[in-house]
Amino acid sequence: MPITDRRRDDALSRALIVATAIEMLDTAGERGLTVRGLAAKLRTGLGALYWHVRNKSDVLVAATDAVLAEALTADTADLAPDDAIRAVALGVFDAFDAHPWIGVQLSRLSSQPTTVQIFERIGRHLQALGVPDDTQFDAAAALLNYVLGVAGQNAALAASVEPGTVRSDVLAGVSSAWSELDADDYAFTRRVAARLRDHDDREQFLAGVNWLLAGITARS
Amino acid sequence: MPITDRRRDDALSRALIVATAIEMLDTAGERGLTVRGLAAKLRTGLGALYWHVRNKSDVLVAATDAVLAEALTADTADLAPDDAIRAVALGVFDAFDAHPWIGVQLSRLSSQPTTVQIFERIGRHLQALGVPDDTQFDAAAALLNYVLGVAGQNAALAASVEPGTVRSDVLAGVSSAWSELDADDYAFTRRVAARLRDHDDREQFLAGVNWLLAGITARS
DNA sequence: ATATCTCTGGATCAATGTTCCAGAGACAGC
DNA sequence: GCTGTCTCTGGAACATTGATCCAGAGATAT
Repeated sequence: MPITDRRRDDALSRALIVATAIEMLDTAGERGLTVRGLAAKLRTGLGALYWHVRNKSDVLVAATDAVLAEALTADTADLAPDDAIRAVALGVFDAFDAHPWIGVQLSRLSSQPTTVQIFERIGRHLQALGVPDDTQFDAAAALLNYVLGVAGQNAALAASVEPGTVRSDVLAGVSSAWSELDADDYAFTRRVAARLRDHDDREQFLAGVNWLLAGITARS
Repeated sequence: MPITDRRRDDALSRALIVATAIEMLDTAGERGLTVRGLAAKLRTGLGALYWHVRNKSDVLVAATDAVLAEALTADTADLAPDDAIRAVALGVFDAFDAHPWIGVQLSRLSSQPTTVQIFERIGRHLQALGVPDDTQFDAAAALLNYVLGVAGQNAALAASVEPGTVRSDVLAGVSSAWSELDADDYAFTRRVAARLRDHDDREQFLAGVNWLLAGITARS
């Protein structure tokens, strides 16, 4: 392994592949990432790619890890336990708001190191929050599931439209679709259709976290 | 359209295709369903399939709808509002416990009629529960996201192993993997690893619903 | 008998993930 | 400086999959 850089300044590497994959995923969406497209963007061939990387799933996992690792760097040590949990949850939310494709990825392999990391972070703060030992597991699982549920839903919404579509346009479309549903069968959905159009995803997400936290601390 | 049945008693139809697809999905998992496999099982060709069905996604959506429609048939009219919400949530949980593949499907297309149906059911009971109008939307979204989060996680767990694997074996494997994590970085996860092995998924799921309900009713 | 409509089966295409292999380039040893 | 070896590259080739196309079977109406 040479210490100096290789002569070619565009030398291929696993890190470069993953970074390029993230770029393609962000601009073209989940379906926009193909191995051939990745090779073309890197101006190389398939064999070169597969030398550095085991398979496509390997790249996806690494890309998800890289994006989420950055989201989880925020230091939560000097926050109150409940605020720390909110910070972790919002960190994940912001990460897949910026990279919707990780939503699908996160809900694919549950034993993924990244998922366990989030689980760990939540669990620690739950203990600091004074949640009894025998409910910490259930509480951490509930919070994690909620976070991943929102991730999946956001990702689904992002994947169902062309990448680059303006979010408010999508919401307006769904909202008007909702208000055209059957008045009897979908009375509630029709009633809240207007609210869907101008709601704040992030705030709604946080509301759910708060309800979970309130329930967990009240009943424990 | 003839009133009498066709002479061939194995006549192809959209309903038969969807039913066979469900059967294949249940036995072979999400990846086990291919259009060619479906045609082979129906002893027919591709053209015949595509005559009755628009594309594969069409079949997946119809299969998900069929399975979930059955899960949502339970009458919740004579239950207390909070029990009704629990019943709806548990109905969905049981449905994707029996058919893990709908988890991935549910988290794919958010504007799916089935998802909206669950949303509608939850929302109605929230109103009956006395939740203020301006928080009903957020509360229904939180509950829906939680339910779908668990769905996705269960589906991911089911998809990561060979179909037919015994659940307790999977949990035991993950549990032992957890207990071998780094003692410092994963203190919490290690501590609850044992609990993972013998916990009841359904009860844990219900605990999350209860916390959400407690938080929603307490703070509203 | 002919025409038409519904439905079927398989050939065929395009896209995609993956493997394989010939070979380029650099570096160590002689 | 030559050779061998190891790392790395590029693209041909293969298998699988979703989807389209088309010739034609079978029944029914005219």
